[in-house]
Amino acid sequence: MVGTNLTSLNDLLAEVMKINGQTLEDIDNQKKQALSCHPMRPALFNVLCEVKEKTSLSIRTGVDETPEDPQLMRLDNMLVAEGVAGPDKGVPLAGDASGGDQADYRQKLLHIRQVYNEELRKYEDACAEFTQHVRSLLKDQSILRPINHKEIERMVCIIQKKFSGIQVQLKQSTCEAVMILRSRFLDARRKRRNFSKQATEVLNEYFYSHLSNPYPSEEAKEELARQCNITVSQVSNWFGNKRIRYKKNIAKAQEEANMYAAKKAAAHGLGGMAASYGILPGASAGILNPYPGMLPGQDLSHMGMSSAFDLSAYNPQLMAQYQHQHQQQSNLEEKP
DNA sequence: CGACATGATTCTAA
DNA sequence: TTAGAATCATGTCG
Repeated sequence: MVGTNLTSLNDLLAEVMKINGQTLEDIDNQKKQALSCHPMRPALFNVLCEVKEKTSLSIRTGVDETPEDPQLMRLDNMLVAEGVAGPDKGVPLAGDASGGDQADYRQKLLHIRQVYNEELRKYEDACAEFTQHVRSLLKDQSILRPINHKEIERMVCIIQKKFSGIQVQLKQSTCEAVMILRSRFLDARRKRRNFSKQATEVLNEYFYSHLSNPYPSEEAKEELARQCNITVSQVSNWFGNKRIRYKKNIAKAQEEANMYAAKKAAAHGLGGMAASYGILPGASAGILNPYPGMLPGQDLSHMGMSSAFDLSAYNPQLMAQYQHQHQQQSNLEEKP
């Protein structure tokens, strides 16, 4: 077992090593042909079979299936939720309070989406391509050494794991980008701008002339939104805030109520309105109002049982407490 | 700068 | 889903 046999075996091994080193390179059919016809091929094959058996490399197959990486799932869910992955939905954020920067946000999100999808596709392509190469490589090698189907699959599995690792990185950094964008947008959204004086005026007028039932219908909200040049949700927010704060601070609100009632009365001529409200313009209503627990409003008749705006929370002590606390309250009134 | 006003958000309960 | 309540965060005024 010396001499030419040895040299030809060396030749063969050299060829095999060349293949291993070439990984992604295509192998000439010529070379393949040469290898498979090589006189020493069957012998080498058998030796490798033996080695394989001894080292029992083949036992380990398909034991460790990917257990649905929770981290990857989390990332995926988040990306879908943020509108980066999945269908291109509209702006996924709750509320429509801010107007102008919506488009900005959308545009930036879209950009992230594009980059993300591009990269993802790149990785997928590369992965598929690489997998294909390895497959054919292993298949080619299988004529020289024992490789069964399962082992090829296992190798493919390993490759895909590696690539999915890269994908996780991509997804992670995309998530990060979205979070940064989102938080910035959220901050911007939270950046409150006070409504214009007129808008507040309109809203207050509505509120105090529907005091017994300050729940504008959807249509009313739309109308108010239009008048105030704000969104419907802003109107809803405003009324939500107004109701709760009104109840919390009856005394103060009462002055305000009187103010708006008076304004309205003035606008319609002093005659009927002011009289029917039981108040007088310019007067300190808290004092003049003969019904301390009662509030001025257009629909006083509803204030009993049928009023949805239950003022049972009213507390006379609170009133006293707030009366001196907010004395400068209604000094923002008439500025003719 | 501190206190209060105010629009927006979040959480809970019905 | 919605109202209410609590809370957040900024705007505003002295």
